[in-house]
Order: sequence, then C-alpha cells, then structure tokens
Amino acid sequence: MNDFLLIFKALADRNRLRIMAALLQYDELCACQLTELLGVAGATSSRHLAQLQNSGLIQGRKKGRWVFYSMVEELPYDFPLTWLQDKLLSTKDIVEDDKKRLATIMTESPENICRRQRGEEFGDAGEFKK
Amino acid sequence: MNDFLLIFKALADRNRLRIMAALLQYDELCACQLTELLGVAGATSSRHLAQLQNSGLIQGRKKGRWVFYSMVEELPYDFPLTWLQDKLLSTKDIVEDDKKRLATIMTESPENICRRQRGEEFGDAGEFKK
DNA sequence: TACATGTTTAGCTATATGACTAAATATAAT
DNA sequence: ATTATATTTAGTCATATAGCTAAACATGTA
Repeated sequence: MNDFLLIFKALADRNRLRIMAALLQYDELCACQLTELLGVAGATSSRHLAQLQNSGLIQGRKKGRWVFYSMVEELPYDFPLTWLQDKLLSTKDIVEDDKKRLATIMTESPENICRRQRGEEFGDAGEFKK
Repeated sequence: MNDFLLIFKALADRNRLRIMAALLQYDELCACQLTELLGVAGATSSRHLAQLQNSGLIQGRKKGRWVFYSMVEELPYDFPLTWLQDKLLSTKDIVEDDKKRLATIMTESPENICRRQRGEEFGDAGEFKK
C-alpha cells in the first residue's frame, strides 16, 4: 500500500489532529489521557491512535498496563513537523479548548482518569451528546 | 468549518494526490487532461478538482469552454509545497506511471482528448461514434 | 490461582466519501 | 437562435470511516 497517502489519511480527521496537537505539547501521554481529552469511548480513541501509529507519525511505549504515546523522532518522508506544530497550535478551532483541558488532565494521575472513565462508561451527567 | 483540516482531507485520496503531482509538473492543465490522466468519469474528476480548489491548494482559470487548473501561489497555512513536490514526485506507486501518461497527454490537443472522452463514454473499444 | 485494570479487537450502525450516469450550465460555433 | 461541447451539479449506489458496546487481551495485584 501507499505509505505517503497514509500520512494524509491519518491527519484528515479532527480528533486525530487533536491527538497530534496534544502530543506536540507534551512529550508523552497515555491512552487514557488522550481518551479523556477527546471525550470519546476508549475503543474509539484507541483506533485513532492505531491509525496514527500505522502512518508512522506517533509511537506507543508500553509501561505495565499503560501505553504512552509520543511523536516519532525519525518521521516518515521527512514530514515537516515544525510546520505542523506551528500551524496546529495556533489554529483556534482545533486546539484552543484542548489546551485548557490538557492542563487539567495533567494535574490528575492516569489512575484517577481511568477510574473516572470506568465509572462513566454508562450514563454520566448527561454530558454525553454526539 | 476548519480550513486546516480541509487541506489534509483534500490530500487524503490517491486520485487527488495524482492531480497534485500532475500540477506540480506542469504549470497548467485543463480539466479534460486531468480526467484523462486519472482515467475516471469527467464528473468524478471535476468533484476532486472542486475539493482541492476548496481547500485552497489549487485554482481554476476559465478560458472559453476550458478550465485550466494550477497550483495556488499563496498557499493556505504556508503549506510546505516544496516538501510535497519533493516527496510526491519521488513516490513511485503514485506518480511513476502517470509521468509517462502525462507526457503522452501533453502531445495531444485538449480538443482531441475531449473528443476521445466523449466517444469513450460508453465502452472504450470499438465504439467509434462518427 | 483468581481477580482487577488499561488497552485493543470484534461486531454493529450511521454517516461520509468516491464512483457512476444523466441532467444542467456555460460558452463557442454554425 | 440552434446546436455542439467542456465542465459542473444532481441523484444513486457501494464502500470506507468513525462512533458505540461488549468481549478479548495483556498485565499487575491479592
């Protein structure tokens, strides 16, 4: 298949761009933190992460039960990450709200995030529109 | 809506990347030449061109009955066109065959291409209308 | 061992996308 | 004006994609 095309397909989704923006701000984030950021089901966020990983842009590092994701250092096709970072982080409608959400998420332990996600699997406080 | 995302969506399709590659090799190409290159229905290629144009990467110039497409000079979000050109034109499975096809197409007049396309609307072999 | 927990995979559904044909539009030629 | 022609839009269909829940997997803990 076509690796070059995979890069654009990986970036052609709003939630995956949000993941990229998050990983461009923090060296490493675990799956549950990114799930919390996106506000989607864990399975959904996992699929997005798999697609980004498959494109060669991000990598996952397993540490016990957690998987920490980060940008790949040696990017495929010399992908211009600096440009992406510059534009992504200054594009309001994608990451502005996420910056605050991320800051909050980083103050919590992954354990607490995961615990809350488990608890919220069914009916949280109605904040589940989509 | 999100313009930045539109760029990646525009590039997340093999046929649209083929169009980009073609326009990175030739200053201007008319719709029928690009249709001929892709080997799809004229309507299909027209929709791809519209999407690329809507993303801000290419532009169309009307000249009589023909519409000539070309890259936009002032690209949105400082899109790194040099990088795209470099990688796209050296990625075999996308453009290698197209380079020869394009060279052939350029030896013909748009009129002939359009005439053949009309004739080939139904079944390409043997259907010699007029 | 058994259980708990973080993540992924499987299976499903709704929407988005890309392909086609036919009709509509815009412009040139007669 | 009428016809021809290049392109776009409308309408349809099949496939791809993104979301969900539930089950499976992998690993830590009792």
